Amino acid sequence: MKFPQKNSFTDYYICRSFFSIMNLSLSEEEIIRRQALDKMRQSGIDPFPAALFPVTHYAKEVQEKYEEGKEVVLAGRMMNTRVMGKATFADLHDSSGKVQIYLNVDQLCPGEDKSFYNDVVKHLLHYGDFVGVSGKLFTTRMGEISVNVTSLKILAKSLKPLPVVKTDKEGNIYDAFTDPEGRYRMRYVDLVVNEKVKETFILRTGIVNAMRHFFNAAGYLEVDTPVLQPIPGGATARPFITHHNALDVPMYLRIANELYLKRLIVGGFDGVYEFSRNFRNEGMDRTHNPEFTVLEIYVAYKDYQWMMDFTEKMLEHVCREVLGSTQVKFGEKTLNFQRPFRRLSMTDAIKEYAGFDITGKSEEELAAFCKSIGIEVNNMMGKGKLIDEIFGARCEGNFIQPTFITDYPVEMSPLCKRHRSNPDLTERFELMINGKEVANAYSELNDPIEQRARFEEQLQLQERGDDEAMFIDHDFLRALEYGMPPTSGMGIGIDRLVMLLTNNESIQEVLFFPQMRPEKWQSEPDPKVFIALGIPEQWAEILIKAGFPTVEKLKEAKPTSIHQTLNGYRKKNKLEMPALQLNDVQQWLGEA
RNA sequence: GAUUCCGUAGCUCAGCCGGUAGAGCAAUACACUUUUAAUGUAUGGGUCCUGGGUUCGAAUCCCAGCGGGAUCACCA
Repeated sequence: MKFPQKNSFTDYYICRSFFSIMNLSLSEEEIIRRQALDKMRQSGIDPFPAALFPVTHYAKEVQEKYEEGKEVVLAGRMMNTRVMGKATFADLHDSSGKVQIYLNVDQLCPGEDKSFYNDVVKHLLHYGDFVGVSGKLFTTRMGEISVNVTSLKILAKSLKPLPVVKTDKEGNIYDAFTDPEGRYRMRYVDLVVNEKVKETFILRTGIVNAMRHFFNAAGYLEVDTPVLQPIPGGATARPFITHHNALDVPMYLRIANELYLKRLIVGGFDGVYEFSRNFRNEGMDRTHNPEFTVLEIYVAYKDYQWMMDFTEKMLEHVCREVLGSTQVKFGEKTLNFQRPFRRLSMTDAIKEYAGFDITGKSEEELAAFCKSIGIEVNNMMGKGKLIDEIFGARCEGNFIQPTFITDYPVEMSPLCKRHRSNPDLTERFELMINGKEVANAYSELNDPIEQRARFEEQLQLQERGDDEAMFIDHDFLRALEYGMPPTSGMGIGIDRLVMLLTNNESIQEVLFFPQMRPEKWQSEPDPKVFIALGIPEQWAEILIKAGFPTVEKLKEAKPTSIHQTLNGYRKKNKLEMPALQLNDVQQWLGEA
């Protein structure tokens, strides 16, 4: 098969070529690639053809199901080209992996005209260009499966050089693209050159799909609820605030979807779940991104004991499905997701790790104990908060293997049902893994009168100075008044779960585009603005190169300094043009 | 938000007791028909993050800013 290269629009682009290399902020390599682009067009090759390319195989398929002499058509980026005179080897990277291609001058150009090989392949193609190839499979003397290419078509030129990362036979990586800022800002580059990054994101989708299958198999319904909410409910956190113009009201990006899912249980669904993108206007670090994903699921006629079993089964299923094992490597540790997980009440956890029994203790006694182990205490802190502090300081970090902590104090859980056997506690569990909270679940509070009272306690906390206490959602209370069956709900932080299952210490590694401070873009320097001041064109370009990208910058500088800088540039670059006079500079600035 | 480290060629990094800016890979040119981190020879490539200050002289020392990482605080 031979692919047509010619394109009738080519002439149109050639006349534009001068402008495409005019850009003064390009590096030498970028200019060379743009020149190659123009040369391609001049020889009638369209570097960005419109037509589909009829791919028949992927690199991975070719490697795994090798058949000597099989005719294949592949497409991808050409990387690591090795020219050996009349033969060239390169690696073709597609979405599945890579395969070597062998380009031979006589096979690529069977006639008299060898220019396609000699000019295009050897000189106009660059690292990272997209090409399509067809040819027969063979194995080289070195034992490498390769495509003996009979036809090559340029599919898209790459104008910026990618970082060159090489891997040797032992798997050692050379010159890896490691700068975190560059990797996160330009994830597209990261994905191209760092193989492992792609794997993480494929696993992430696998984890979400496995969860979805598990919930669907149980007969529960995936739903969508509002991201834009009039009251940010269901959690304690600072929201992002926005404004709806037509309604002229403030709106909030959701911090949780809990209250909406419970409304759906009121409406008669037995089980609903949602992968909810939540937004919290708080700090950012290795484990926090302003937007993050939480799976929340609510199931009618169940309690938190049932939900613990369900959560365990679900996680075990996900591990087997996605990783093929319940033993998960995380750094030096191995996490065991084989159920049953350890279960421990909050009270017992504190007894075990802090040596203190919180049963029946007053706020004063708890505060005194906190002080005794070095926790700072203030009068904003109620009993619940004090207990939480003790747990956070002494217990949390100890639970490396998946562990359910149950029965939290009532003050910490305003949406959770009171414990059936102890009114100071709630029917709640959190799943701790690697010393961090991963999931949180309740027997949901469905008594509307008690729910109203709990919201009012939150208001009192606000008055004590807690700026994150919950708002009262009157519509949610009205829904409960119509009656909600006993229900258990569970939320699990997807990003953090993915971190654990993909052995990543940073949330930025499991989000394609982690939040970053916006990049600053300098506007492209334009010599025309200087020419407009009466500055000769040749000096206008030198001005930009010598560090005066804008008229403002030029006017900030002293004429003598400009004069010296420009003549210095002329001398350094041995430009054949007359030296500049101070008088000229003064004229440019209108000071003559 | 606090502390701390970092910012030099397309990539990875050296240079930092102040004195003309360096290496490897990549690029460009030539040689080479089974290479594979290809090789050999030659060549080009820099606003040393930005702005001030000290100095005869600053990538280097000082101050401020910008961007990022790590730790802590808050949180999931």
